[in-house]
Amino acid sequence: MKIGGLAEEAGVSAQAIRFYEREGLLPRPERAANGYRQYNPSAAERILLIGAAQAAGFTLAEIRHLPGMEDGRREDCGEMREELDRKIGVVDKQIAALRQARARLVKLRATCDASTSDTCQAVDALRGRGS
Amino acid sequence: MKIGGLAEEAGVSAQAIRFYEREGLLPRPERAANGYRQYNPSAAERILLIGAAQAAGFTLAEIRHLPGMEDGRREDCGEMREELDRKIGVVDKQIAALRQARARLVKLRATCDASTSDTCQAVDALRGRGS
DNA sequence: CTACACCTTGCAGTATGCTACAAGGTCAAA
DNA sequence: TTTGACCTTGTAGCATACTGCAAGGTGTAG
Repeated sequence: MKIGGLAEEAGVSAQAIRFYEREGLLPRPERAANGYRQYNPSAAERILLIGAAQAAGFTLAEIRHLPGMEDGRREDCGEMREELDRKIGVVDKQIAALRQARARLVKLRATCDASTSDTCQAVDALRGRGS
Repeated sequence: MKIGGLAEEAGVSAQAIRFYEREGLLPRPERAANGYRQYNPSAAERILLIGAAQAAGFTLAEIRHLPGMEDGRREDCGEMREELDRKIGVVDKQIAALRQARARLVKLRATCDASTSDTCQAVDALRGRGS
């Protein structure tokens, strides 16, 4: 199977596959006599795995070093657990930051709604001069 | 006041101030005879405003076009309200995405904890083959 | 006079996850 | 034979919010 077929099967672009290969997320495939990459059917699974890990919030750099991505070291759940705990902590922080930002926005909106004067005071509130 | 003094007062770098100016977030200041930028004391407020808007989740591009940033059109709270509503919606979507990612991670962790075999099955779960 | 801190400009680099393009080789069908 | 679809490589670009550097001018203190 050539790169285009794999791309279609995995739902990504051929360039993305080459990019993953360059970045060490995919093993280098065999080459046909003409230099074309030759993939076996299981290659698509690996790409789908990358997508799933991304959807779970891992960056490509993290995925590359995810225990279990490299064949041959699937023992050691502890390492995986640590990685997951760390990542959950990061995601929690991101959520907290976004919530804080949201609270600020809602407060600004309230200032906006409460504006009785002709001029909008939301920007002043942003500045810290407002309520 | 020169750029270094303003930078210190506003708590940003001089390069950041030049960057804001280039990007249209700050008005071009007067220049002294030697070419140095000359700021009046109120300039720091404007920079602090940028920081506050960033903290509220606005990007620099959005801040640049935020009603109220340009002097002279502070009426029209409606426009500001629209912008805030739009931004709140965006932040909500980001929070939802992160929550979904977190749920995936927690599920993976559970798979990890439940692994009775020697090999860690979390990666398989990521793949979709697991529980 | 010299050292040193500050200012000017412009350009390059950072991280992320790709996409797009150029310039060329390969292969099957019409 | 020529067209067209596919493959190869390398390089550049996107958006974001800056930082850092080079090469030079300016201003003040000793």
